[in-house]
Amino acid sequence: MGVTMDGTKQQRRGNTRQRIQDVALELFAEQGYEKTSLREIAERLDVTKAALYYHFRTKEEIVVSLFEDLTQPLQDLIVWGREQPRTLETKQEIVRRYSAALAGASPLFRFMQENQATVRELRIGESFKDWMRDLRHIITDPEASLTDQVRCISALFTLHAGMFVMQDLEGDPEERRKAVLEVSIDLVTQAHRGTHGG
Amino acid sequence: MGVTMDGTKQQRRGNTRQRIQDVALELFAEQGYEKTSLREIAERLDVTKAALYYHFRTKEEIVVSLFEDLTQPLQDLIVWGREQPRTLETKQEIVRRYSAALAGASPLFRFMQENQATVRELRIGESFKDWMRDLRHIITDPEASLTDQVRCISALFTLHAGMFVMQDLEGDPEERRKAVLEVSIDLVTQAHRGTHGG
Amino acid sequence: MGVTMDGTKQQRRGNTRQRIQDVALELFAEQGYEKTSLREIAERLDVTKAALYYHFRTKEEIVVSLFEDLTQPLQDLIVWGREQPRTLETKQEIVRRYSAALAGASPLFRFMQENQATVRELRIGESFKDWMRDLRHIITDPEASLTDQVRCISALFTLHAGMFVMQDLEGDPEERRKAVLEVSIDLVTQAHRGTHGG
Amino acid sequence: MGVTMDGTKQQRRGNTRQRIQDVALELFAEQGYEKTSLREIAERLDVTKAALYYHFRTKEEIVVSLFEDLTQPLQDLIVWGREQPRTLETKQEIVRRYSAALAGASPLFRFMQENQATVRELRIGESFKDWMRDLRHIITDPEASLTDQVRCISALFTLHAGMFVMQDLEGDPEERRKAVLEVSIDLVTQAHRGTHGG
DNA sequence: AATGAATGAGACTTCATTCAT
DNA sequence: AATGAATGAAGTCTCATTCAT
Repeated sequence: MGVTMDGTKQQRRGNTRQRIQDVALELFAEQGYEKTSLREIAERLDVTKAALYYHFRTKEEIVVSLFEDLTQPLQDLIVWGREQPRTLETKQEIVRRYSAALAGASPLFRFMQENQATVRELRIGESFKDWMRDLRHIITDPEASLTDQVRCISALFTLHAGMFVMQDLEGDPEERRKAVLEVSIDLVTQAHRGTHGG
Repeated sequence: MGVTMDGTKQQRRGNTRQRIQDVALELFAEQGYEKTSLREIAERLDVTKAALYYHFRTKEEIVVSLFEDLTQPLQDLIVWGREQPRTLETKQEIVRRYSAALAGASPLFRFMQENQATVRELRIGESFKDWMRDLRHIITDPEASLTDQVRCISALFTLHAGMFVMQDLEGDPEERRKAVLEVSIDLVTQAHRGTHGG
Repeated sequence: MGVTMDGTKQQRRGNTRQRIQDVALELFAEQGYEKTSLREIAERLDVTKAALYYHFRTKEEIVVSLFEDLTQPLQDLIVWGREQPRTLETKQEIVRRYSAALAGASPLFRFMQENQATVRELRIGESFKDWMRDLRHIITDPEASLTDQVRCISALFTLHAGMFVMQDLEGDPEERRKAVLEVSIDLVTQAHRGTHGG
Repeated sequence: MGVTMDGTKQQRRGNTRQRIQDVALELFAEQGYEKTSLREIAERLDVTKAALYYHFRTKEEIVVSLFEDLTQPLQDLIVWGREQPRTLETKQEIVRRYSAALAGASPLFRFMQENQATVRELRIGESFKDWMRDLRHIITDPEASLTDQVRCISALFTLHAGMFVMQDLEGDPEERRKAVLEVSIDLVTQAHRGTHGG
């Protein structure tokens, strides 16, 4: 393979797996999981559908692999978060890191946000849920009032909304990100203060 | 028609259209739009697929009809909101009413939230977007800082999150709803005070 | 029925059967038999499909009825032709009358010409064939050479072609019809002379 | 793949595409386009419907491919015809070649003749029309009288009729073909003489 | 590392037709 | 004279997946 000499088809050294992931993620995020067929992915890459099956055993496995590859920072964040004392500073830092992690894998998160019904049926569905729960736990005090618990969840959701829904807000992306982060940190802070006095 | 005498198949008076909508919404919300086939809907109702086509011209039209039928309170809310002065009280009332409207059509909103990728391709996609924008506008002051704008959007999203994601929080639903509403109103209030001093 | 007062739906006294035939013929000729659904016919007439079944037992029967109603002049022509002596004048007169008959039911003939494959499977298929054979027989001398027989058939086909295919020829329709007729008569005349000397 | 050892299913080397075309053409010509379902074609070939879709993207494309593959001689004829001087000999030769071309792809032409209504809606519809026009142009003198133009068209249509309609004429096919050709050439010759004197 | 050919399941949709009212 | 509601059959097409090469 390679055809060389005119640029077409060449340079496909060993990165096909990677290229499949890239294209798949792009299409999944853009059109949704079910609307994206393997034929479409294959055509974009100029390979056959069968080639996809050399690299992944099923369509679902492509999603799983994306999830596993792009989600590491989040896993790390949770591990890290669990080891920290539940101080205000920790919580704020978690929000900050979460924001960064989201930004680093934004197409994946967009995909998961916009295809929740689908994701729920996929193998990653449970992981995802667990994982949102864990995040909630390390940011929420068990003895917090219901209202303060909602504040924490809201803080996380504000970050999510910030990534996708607020895109049509004016202002440049970086400023927007800062504003979103500010609101989110505010919520966590209020929750903390509500619970621990101050 | 009616078979009578054993209860099966009877009572097909004039409510089939409605029954289709009910079952469809239930399944769409539960499994997603694409995973729900017309065969499945028909089977649940014990009619043939063709019967669905007597009442709706396409699968998409079923969704559209649901949207149109269940969305009226929201439309009304927007109309009402536009006519009010942009006082703090108005905004708070809008949040309250929005919360109630969401609760009144929660399966539809669950569906739309969990199938965003799909909805975007459907005819209702644009309406939905417009409609979120309008809502944002009547709750946000144009001269508010970016941060305060984010607060308002966050208030709306908190309500959304409250409906679906927070379901696995402890506490009884009614208490949860109150807590969510409180946080949401808080956010709007902060945004208002931030902008108008006080 | 009648709605009156605004023109819609009114005046459907007893002519529905006729109106169905008219619309059906128009659509059959324009789009073909299979591509024309009863739904389409019904919609154009602003009645339900079931109404069509009040007037005709099947889709095929609509075609049959058109055939029977519009084809009478041709039947008459054949009867008449069979009783005449096989002189040149008779043959020429048959061509002339055939031309007129075609012109009088041109949408039906267009339909039959353009949907031969379909017509063959319909009940009228055989009639049609018989009927072209009869026409051929009364215009062709049994003792004519093969070439002269071909001339006669060609004469008939020239008339057919004249109706549909030659429509994109320049010249006004009436002139065209005359030219076509001339060629057709010419062919018949040559055939006759070839067979009977002169 | 191949099952071998009992003859069934074997030999599926690389000829499936061709076999689809063969069977499709046969069925289209025999029963018409719409009455021939892909299921039927697939069953005859003992493959699944999906296999057809591996080779052709739509049902229509099967027809298009047949058209493109079998129509080449006609295209060539038109090209050739355009380069020749418009002498009587040329015209006669065109008729002769057209007759041969028709005979070489007679099932396709039968199909097109008997399914005109359908063909008109297909992608090949326009090509076909253009193509009959071109043929007419190279055989017709622009300054010919309307009658002589009709003669030329009639010459072409006589050939068409000769292939299908005249099949139930007595005589062996070869003789019939000669007779048809003679009449056709005659018509062209008369038209030429009519226009150029002599 | 990838292709060519095919499958089986199932999707949405349309059609002619029926029948109680 | 016609409607409203429904059916059963069939149609075209797409998809994820398989497997010999």
